[in-house]
Amino acid sequence: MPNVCENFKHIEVHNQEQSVQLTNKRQLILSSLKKAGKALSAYELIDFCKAEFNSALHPMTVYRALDFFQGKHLVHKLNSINKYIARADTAGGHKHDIIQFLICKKCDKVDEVNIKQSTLDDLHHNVSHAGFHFVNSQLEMTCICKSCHEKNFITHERIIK
Amino acid sequence: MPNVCENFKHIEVHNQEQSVQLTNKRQLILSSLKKAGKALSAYELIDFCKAEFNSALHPMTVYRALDFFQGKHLVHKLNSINKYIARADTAGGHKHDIIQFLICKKCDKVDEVNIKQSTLDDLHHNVSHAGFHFVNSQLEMTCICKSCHEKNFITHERIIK
DNA sequence: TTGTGTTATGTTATATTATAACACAACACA
DNA sequence: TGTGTTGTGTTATAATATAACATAACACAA
Repeated sequence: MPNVCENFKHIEVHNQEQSVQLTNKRQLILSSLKKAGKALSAYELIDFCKAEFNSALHPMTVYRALDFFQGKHLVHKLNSINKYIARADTAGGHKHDIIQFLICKKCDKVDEVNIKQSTLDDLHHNVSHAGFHFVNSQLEMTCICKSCHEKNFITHERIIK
Repeated sequence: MPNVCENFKHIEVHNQEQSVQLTNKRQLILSSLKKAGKALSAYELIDFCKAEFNSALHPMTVYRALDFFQGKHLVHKLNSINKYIARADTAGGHKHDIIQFLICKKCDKVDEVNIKQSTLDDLHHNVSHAGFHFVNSQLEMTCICKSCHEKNFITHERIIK
C-alpha cells in the first residue's frame, strides 16, 4: 500500500522551458534509468528497481513514466533494440530535430552526439527531394564501444594463441 | 498437406553475387511483400497472404523467411514501426553501409534513398570520435508522403471552410 | 542406392514488448 | 467543499518475436 505522504509531493524541476511533475514513482524510474548508465528495456528497468530499491513496479507504471519522460525529452526510446535511455544531465537542449545515437550492441551503452548542420541539411534535402514531408527522426548506429572492443580483442588474442 | 512436387524445386536466382534459394514459401512471402508496395508487419503479411492467395502461414514460417531475406539484403526491417519492406527490384547493390529510409507514418509507404559520401563520412566520424567502432546502421526518417499530405490538406480545407 | 549431413519446414509452446480499459486516489484551485 | 485534471492501481490482453524439437526435402558421396 503506497504511503500517502510520499505521493504527489510534486517536485517541480525546471528543465529548459517546461516544468516537470516529478512524483516519487517517476523520480524512482528516471533515476534508476540514469543509474543503470545504459539502455534498459521496460522489464529490465522493473528488475533493476527491484534489485536496487526493492521496489516492485507494474509494467503499466513503467511504460507510463517512460512515455511521460519521452514527452519531456528526458528519455529516448531506441527502436533498434527496444530499450530506453535517460538523457545525460549534461546534455543541452535539443538544437536539432535529428539526434545521432551510438549504441553498443554488446553492453547497451549509449552515446548521444551532435550532427553537423550540413549533414542535417543533406538528410532533409533527401526527404523533400523524394516528395516527402519530414516529421522527425533519430539515427541509431549499431556499434561496439571501446571497452567491449578491447575485451573482445583480448579474448580473440587468447583463442588464436 | 503440402504438395511434394511444389517443394524444394530450387529456383536459383542470381542476385548481385549470391544465389538465392527461392523455395515456394519464400517466393510467396517475398512477392507478397513486394505486391503490398509498403511496409507490413509479420502478422499483416500473414493476413495479406491469406487474403491474396488464400494461403495460411504460421508466424514462424514468415519470420524465418524474413530473416532469410534480410540476410540477403532483399528485405529490411524498419525498427521504428516494427514492419518489413521488400527492396525494390530497381534498387542497385548497396553501395553504402548506411541506408536512409523515408517512412510515411500514415500509410507505411517507404522510399529508400542515397546518402552523400560527405554525409556518411560525418556520421562515421562521429562514431570513431566518440571511441566507438561502427557496425551498421539504417536511418529511418518519419515522414508524411506526398499523397497523404495532400489528403490531409484537403480534409483540413474542408474543415475550416 | 543407400547412407549422411545440411537446409527447409511443421508444430507447439512461450518469451518479450506494449497497450486497453476502468476504477480510484491525489491534487489544484475556484 | 465542490469539480476537473492528472496520476496511479489493477486486470486483462494485444502485438511482436523466438525457442525447441520433430520431420521432410534435398545434395552428394561412398
